[in-house]
Formats: sequence, C-alpha cells, structure tokens
Amino acid sequence: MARHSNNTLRTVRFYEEEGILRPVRRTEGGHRLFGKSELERLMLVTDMRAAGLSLDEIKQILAVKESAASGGEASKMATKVLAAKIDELREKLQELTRLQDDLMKTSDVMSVCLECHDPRFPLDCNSCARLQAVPNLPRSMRVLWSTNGRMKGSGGSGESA
Amino acid sequence: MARHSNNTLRTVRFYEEEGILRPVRRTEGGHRLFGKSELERLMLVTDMRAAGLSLDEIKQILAVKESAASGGEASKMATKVLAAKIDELREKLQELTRLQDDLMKTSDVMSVCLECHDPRFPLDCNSCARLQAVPNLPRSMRVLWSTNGRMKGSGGSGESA
DNA sequence: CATACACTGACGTAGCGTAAACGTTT
DNA sequence: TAAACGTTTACGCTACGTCAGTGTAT
Repeated sequence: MARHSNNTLRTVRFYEEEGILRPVRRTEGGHRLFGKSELERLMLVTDMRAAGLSLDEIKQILAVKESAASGGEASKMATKVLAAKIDELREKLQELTRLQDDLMKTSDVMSVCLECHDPRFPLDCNSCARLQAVPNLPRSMRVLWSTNGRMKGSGGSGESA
Repeated sequence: MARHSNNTLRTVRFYEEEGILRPVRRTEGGHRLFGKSELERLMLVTDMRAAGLSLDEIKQILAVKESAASGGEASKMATKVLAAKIDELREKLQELTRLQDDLMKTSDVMSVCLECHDPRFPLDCNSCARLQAVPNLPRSMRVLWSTNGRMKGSGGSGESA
C-alpha cells in the first residue's frame, strides 16, 4: 500500500486511525492486509491532499454516498461538492501558473547578471543599467534582487502597517 | 500588510519571528510599520507557500542574493534553484490537472444517477446497467461509488499488504 | 470617549516524521 | 538463522489558529 501510493507506513496507519482506510483483515502476526479497492482509495486521498484539501474535506467527499438515502440524492450531493472542488482547483491552478510564469520571467531576466562582477552588487543593483533596461521586472525578481532595508544603505520608500 | 496579502496578523508576526519579514520600525505604541517592498516580499512568500514550498525552502530562495559574493554567482545560484522549483511546479500542475480532469469526468458520469431510485443503492451499484454502460469509469467515480467492504455484503476482490 | 484594531504571551491543532523496542516474514 | 520489514507507543515538528488580557489608533 505505502509503496504503491508513494506514502509512508506512518501515513497509512494514520489514515486508518482517522477512519479513512480499513484493512480487510490482519495476518496472524498483526500485519495489515488491504483490499485492492483500498489502494485506489488511498491514491485518490493522496492526490487530493497534494491538491491542498484537508483530511476533513476529503472525509466529507468520501462519505457522500453513505450519507445519502438514494442514488439520486447521492449523485446530487456529489455533483455539488465536486463542482466546488473543481472550481477551487481551477483557481489554484491559476495561482500556481502565475507563480511559475513569474519565476520563469525572473530566471530569464536574471540572465543579464550571469557575467556581472560590478562592485555595486549587492547594495545597488537598482542603479544597474542592464536591469533598468528591462521594462517591468517580475515580482520575484524585484523581491530577490532588492536590498530591502535588510542590508543597510537602501530600502523601500513608503511605510505602512 | 495582513489584509493586503490575504494573511492573518498571526502569520505576519510568525514570519517576522522566522526572520522572513522585518518591519522598518515600530510606532511608539508598538505597532509594526513595514516598507512597501516588504509587502511584495510577503506576497511572494504567500504564493510560494500556496505552491507547497516549505518556509525553509522559501528562506533559502530569499537568501540567495546575500549568500553570493558577486552578481554573477548570485545569478547562477538563483537560476539553478529557480529552475528546480519551476520544474516541481510543472509536475504539480500536471498532478492537479489530472485530478481536476478525473473529478470532472466523475461529475459527468454521475449524471446518469441523478434520477436513480433503484433499491440496489447503495450496496450494488456495480450491477447497474447505466454504469456498466460506461467504458472506463474515472478513479474518483470507482472510489466514491464502491461499497469497498465498508458496508457488509460486497468488497474488493484481492488482498495484499 | 467609543470602537476597532494591534500587542504579547501562551496553549492548541493538523498531518504527519522519527526514534525505540520489539515481533513477523522470507 | 539473518536480513528486511511491520507493529505499537510516544514524543517531536511545522505553520500557523485561537484564545486571554491589555494597550493603541482614530
């Protein structure tokens, strides 16, 4: 189970404690034996965790069927909660894509510094013509290359709470 | 700061303790005042956290410039670590996209259950012709609609550790 | 002066990691 | 029999949440 789902034994045991997984039985020596469908369950849980869902949210999703009185009701509930999660995923994907884009732009812009031995580094990169030549620096570039008041001699201009 | 970055005050204070943020000064009453660039820093940290990076990883990225002796060295280090993170982001985006796709397919397939009042629910959805008509059910559908041995009467076929 | 807001401890929580001591499987 | 692996118990860790009690900003 653990290896096939790229989890640790600790995680599998923890999920059992939480009532998310259940072994079909134990060996005489106490080792857990799981059904095949339980592995798919674990893999789904793993992916949802990676997507940022809490175990409580995941439990709620997994419990939809048994909390419904009919197939129609279960289907309606599931459709609703799935739609919400799909939407959250869409927004998260946008966030991550924007971050990735920002980092890539930074990596690109930063290539003009590869041969830099300018003595103004690290205190005064702002006055460097190579960087001033770039229209609008990506945020990660601004943050990573700023001195930020962290090293004395420079800093951000305004202050607020 | 907190509001502009969609964080809590607790988080801002925690990041200060961790050395990630630093107010330019305090008011006479003790309130923190931050520079404008510190907000961009916080927003970058927030996005990276949302992307799953640990605070230690983030600290390492933020410290690249000051840990380098020259602009060229800093640029080389940053390029390297950014490339790694960009790649991790690419893989994560794929994972989330696959999950989203799976959930959407499930939501779609499940629409055939919307009018279901079949008494075989919830124990025997497997034998339902409507579902058997679907070529290959998405994983989340299989997991959500299986009885899984969790309700007595049915279950996965093989067992293993 | 009132109301909203921020401050400093301090303990609580989620989701595991990790080590110890031991039994099981192969 | 030895090497590899699993089990329980229990404490540790990260990244904050959530009070309480008090002072500050407007």
